[in-house]
Amino acid sequence: MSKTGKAPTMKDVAREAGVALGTVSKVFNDIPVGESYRLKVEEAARRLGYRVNSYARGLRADKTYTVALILPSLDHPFFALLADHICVALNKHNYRMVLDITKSDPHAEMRCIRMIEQDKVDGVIGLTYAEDLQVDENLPYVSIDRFIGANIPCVSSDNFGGGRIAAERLTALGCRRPLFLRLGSDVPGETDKRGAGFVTYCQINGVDFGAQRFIDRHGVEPVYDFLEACYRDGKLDYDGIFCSTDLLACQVIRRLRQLGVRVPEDVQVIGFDGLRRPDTGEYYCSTIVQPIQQVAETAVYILLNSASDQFPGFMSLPVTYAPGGTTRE
Amino acid sequence: MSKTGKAPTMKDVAREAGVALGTVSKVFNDIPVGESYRLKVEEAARRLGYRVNSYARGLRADKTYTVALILPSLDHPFFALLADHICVALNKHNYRMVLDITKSDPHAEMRCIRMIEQDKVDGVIGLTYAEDLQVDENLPYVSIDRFIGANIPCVSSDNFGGGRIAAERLTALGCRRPLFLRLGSDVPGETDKRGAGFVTYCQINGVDFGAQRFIDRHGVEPVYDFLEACYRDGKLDYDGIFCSTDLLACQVIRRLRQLGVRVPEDVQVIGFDGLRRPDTGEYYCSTIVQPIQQVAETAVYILLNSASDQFPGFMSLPVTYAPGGTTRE
DNA sequence: TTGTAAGCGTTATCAC
DNA sequence: GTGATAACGCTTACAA
Repeated sequence: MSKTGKAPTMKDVAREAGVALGTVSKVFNDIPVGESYRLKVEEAARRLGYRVNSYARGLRADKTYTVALILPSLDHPFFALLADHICVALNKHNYRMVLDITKSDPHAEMRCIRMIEQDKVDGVIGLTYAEDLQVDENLPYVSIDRFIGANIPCVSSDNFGGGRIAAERLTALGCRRPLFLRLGSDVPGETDKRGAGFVTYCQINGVDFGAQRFIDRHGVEPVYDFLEACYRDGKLDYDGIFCSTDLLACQVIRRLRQLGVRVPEDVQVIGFDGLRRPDTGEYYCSTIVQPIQQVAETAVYILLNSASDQFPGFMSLPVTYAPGGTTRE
Repeated sequence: MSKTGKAPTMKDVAREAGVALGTVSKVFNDIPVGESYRLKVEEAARRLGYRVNSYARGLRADKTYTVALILPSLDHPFFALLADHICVALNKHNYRMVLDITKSDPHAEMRCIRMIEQDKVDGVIGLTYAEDLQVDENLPYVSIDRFIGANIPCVSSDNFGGGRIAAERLTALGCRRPLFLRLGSDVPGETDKRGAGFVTYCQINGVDFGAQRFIDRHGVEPVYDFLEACYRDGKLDYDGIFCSTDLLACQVIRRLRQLGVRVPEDVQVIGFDGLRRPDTGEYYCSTIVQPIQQVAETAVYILLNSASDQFPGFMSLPVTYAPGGTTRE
């Protein structure tokens, strides 16, 4: 009914209710108004199926209640979970989330930022790799897992602490010669600290250790080659491995078992992320669990309050260790 | 530089370039304009860092280049992958995607739709469960995996065909008494046809079969109970199982192995979805693979062209079978 | 308290 | 081709 194809406006509601335009506006902005008027307006609005036009409102108020999330992809449980929690957290604050996927391409990341500037969102949460990400000073921005600049807040898990815990667990569980293995992007990020934490613990405590870093662009083969090179006389040179991600840990474990190395009997392995199998909910391996939901909620909180308060430029959230069958607990 | 805190407008650009406001507008809308003017405008815009205000444009043009995606969650690889592909497909068409997560709550689904109507998006893609989803006639809507109404396009995989293929494969691989197991929502959806396809094939070909359906709200325990009830004298009553999802297949396989039933030696199992392990990229089990990317791209295509053309109310996309180690290939 | 009117930044319609 | 001017739907002083 009513003129289909054209949404009713405040003017229509005003006419229908027999009140002035401004009165209708006030009703929809919770500004006090005579009770009889309020009722007339609400009734008329319901009859007409009126909804506030958020574009007109956004134009006027220069506020859109929209936040953009920039992510490499959703094709990885960590990113997917992060997006899920960020979306829910934003909705809880009555914000909506627009998602931009970059496939880790720095060029795409820049394009996203440009698009977003034009799309007039209220803020951006980004997990990016571009070395020189230029983001408008006036656009609230929170970075995840990557420190971009002194005036841009960054939220991440306590990667350093996680590395330390991993080293500590491995040695506590009897490892005499643990190894750190890393497969990741070649652009520096917070996650690099996982190795730093591990190395630092070992050095402080006089633990003999190894550490190898590989670039994911080259694939996982170099890691396998390295493992084979460490495999002599029927045993590995190391009795414990801390992998920079659960995925890498899975791949390493797989390869070790192919080589005839038993996990966790001969070599204990700890990953990082705390991902769970979709079917059983179990961890893929013993792991340092990231507080994904907290990271999400913290990022949202900081973003939404970036105007009012001043936050530390960097927030690192506590991780926990969880046994997952690849250590001798 | 420039008056920070206030984005430059077309008026500013016009003044800076020494041309009329309308001319600036034309330049940014690719409407022919004198070459010298175009250059002056572009130069001025660059100097000022001008960007078109999409809210003002949206208000005027009643077009927002925004599409909403309604999904139960991202905490399942199928949904995450779907969202990923839909987002990429939309961006390719210069649309942006706002994501709404409902946690499968019909009430939340309705709230989403209401929000979206107010947010003036150009269209909606939804994977929902609400029984009586009321969606505005004027708002282009494409449903995924659920037929909502005659005038609402629905895109899904060929669930019926997938069920048929599963039955066919199992029998071709030597099963004499296959079983269909389903664990899912109690609201009817396209995915129910997986069982229908399986049953139909068996009946037509005179295959002795079983079929049991369970509601996911009750958890997976009832399925386990059923399996145990089927387990007598050291063997299962069935020699093949088609599960309605890969997840269920994994759980069933796990339980069977606990009972001492060997997979695929004693019982062959086929799942549905075509999910892959994040570490190795392998299928979790032998499975009917959904063409997720095609579903995504088709939904986007139909949505963006829903105004111009008339599409069939229902599109089902071809699935394929992939061995995954739980069948005797 | 209620009504009026002036924009917010853009696009589209016309005279020039 | 160019350049005033009137909408688009809403908010907010300000006047009544």
